[in-house]
Amino acid sequence: MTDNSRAATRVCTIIEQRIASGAYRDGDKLSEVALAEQLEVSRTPLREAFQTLAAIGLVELIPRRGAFVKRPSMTRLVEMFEVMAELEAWCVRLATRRMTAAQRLYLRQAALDCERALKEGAADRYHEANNRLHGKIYEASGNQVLAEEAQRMDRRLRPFRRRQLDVSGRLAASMREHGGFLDAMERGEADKAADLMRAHIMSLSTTYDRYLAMLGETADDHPADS
Amino acid sequence: MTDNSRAATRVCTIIEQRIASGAYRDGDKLSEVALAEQLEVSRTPLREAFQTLAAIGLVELIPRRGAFVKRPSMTRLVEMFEVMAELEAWCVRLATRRMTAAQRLYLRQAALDCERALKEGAADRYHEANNRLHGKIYEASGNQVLAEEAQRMDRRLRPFRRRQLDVSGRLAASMREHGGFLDAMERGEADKAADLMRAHIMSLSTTYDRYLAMLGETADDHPADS
DNA sequence: GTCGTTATTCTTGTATGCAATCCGCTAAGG
DNA sequence: CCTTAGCGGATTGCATACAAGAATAACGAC
Repeated sequence: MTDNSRAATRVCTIIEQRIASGAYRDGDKLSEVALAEQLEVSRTPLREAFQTLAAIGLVELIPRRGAFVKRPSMTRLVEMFEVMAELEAWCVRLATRRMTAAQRLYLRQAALDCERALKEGAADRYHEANNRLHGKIYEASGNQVLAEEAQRMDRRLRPFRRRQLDVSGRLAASMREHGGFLDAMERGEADKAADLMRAHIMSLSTTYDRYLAMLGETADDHPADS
Repeated sequence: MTDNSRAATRVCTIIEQRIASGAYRDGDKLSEVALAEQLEVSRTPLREAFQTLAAIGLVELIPRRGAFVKRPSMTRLVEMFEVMAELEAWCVRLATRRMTAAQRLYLRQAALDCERALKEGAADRYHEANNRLHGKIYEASGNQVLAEEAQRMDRRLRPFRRRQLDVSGRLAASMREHGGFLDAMERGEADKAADLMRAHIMSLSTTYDRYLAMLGETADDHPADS
């Protein structure tokens, strides 16, 4: 999405997916030479990817020891959702008062795009529109730092968001919630809109519960040695 | 403090200081070859430092363009404070209900240490105790992800926090505020404690206003070479 | 004279080689 | 038999060399 031509970013995405998909287990050591050979890149961009992943908390970087997978536990994932929910709720609260007319129109349009994509079963377009919607809310908060934090937390959660579309029942409800907090925002009910957004985010976490439970089967056994 | 033997970390600290001290101006390009030569390291650890600094938000990394200093403007610094205040307020709200007896004692002790250090004029010990106090509150929130975010935002602000002790009048007030929200926390008044903490953080930002104004003046002269 | 194009040069991105450090194994001593 | 010191293998950290992309400047066409 950002820059596929860079090996570092490509590798970063791959590792991200592998951690999210459960291919790597928590605490696994990521050997530089082995991974470099397997992914057909040199160690330099790989190390760069490790840095990025460490910044979003997906790997732990111990000096002169190496990179270790830090796949979030169930409780940790829920905690991430709580933080995300609070950040987005705050964005909504601010955006309710501060958003411009253009931004309001943009939000409605994005919500429409979501709906249409869902009807047509276009998963990619749904995600794209959904990201636009949330991203515009961050922006409309008027606090750029807050917007960046929200965006960052969103990115941290994204790898675990893949299967979301599989649960089709959840999506229809999600659409209604979009309409809900957008309505509240347009009516100027900041607190209510914030609450709706918080609930919207947290309800997503239930989806992830199932996802993590699936993962849990491969992750819970703890040989303690390897 | 973490690992001085690594060139990358050393370089990272140096650049961090330079940005905070105003040696670099916002938007300045950090040339890899020039800096590498000046700091007497190769480009590899330097690039690593750039990654770390980008993660904290002190530099912006544009693919195939380079690293650019992102020294916060006055409005941006205030925004960072707003986010910090909200994060800490949330920490306090949670910690009020969740903190253990041991944590409560620890907080009181840290507050005492602050007070003593202030009386004795020991700036370092004050900062250390103050960091312990706030850090323990993050921890007591019971949400590890939230705690890490707060810690991270704190670190982002730290380079700009150097001269805080110079404003002595502010410090005494700061001490009273410590007592204020600790009291509220112990009485179980979560919302009130949160409000007090938010006010505590935001009142710090006024100190920074002066700091930034000072920076603005010194930042203007541009030796360009050294 | 201005705009578009292309070539040159500078910078970033990647690969590889070398040095320092850590881990595990072996062997010697208690 | 257990503990510990020393050694060898393997891995990370750093430096340098090479490749690819971007900015710039020069050139030519209109």
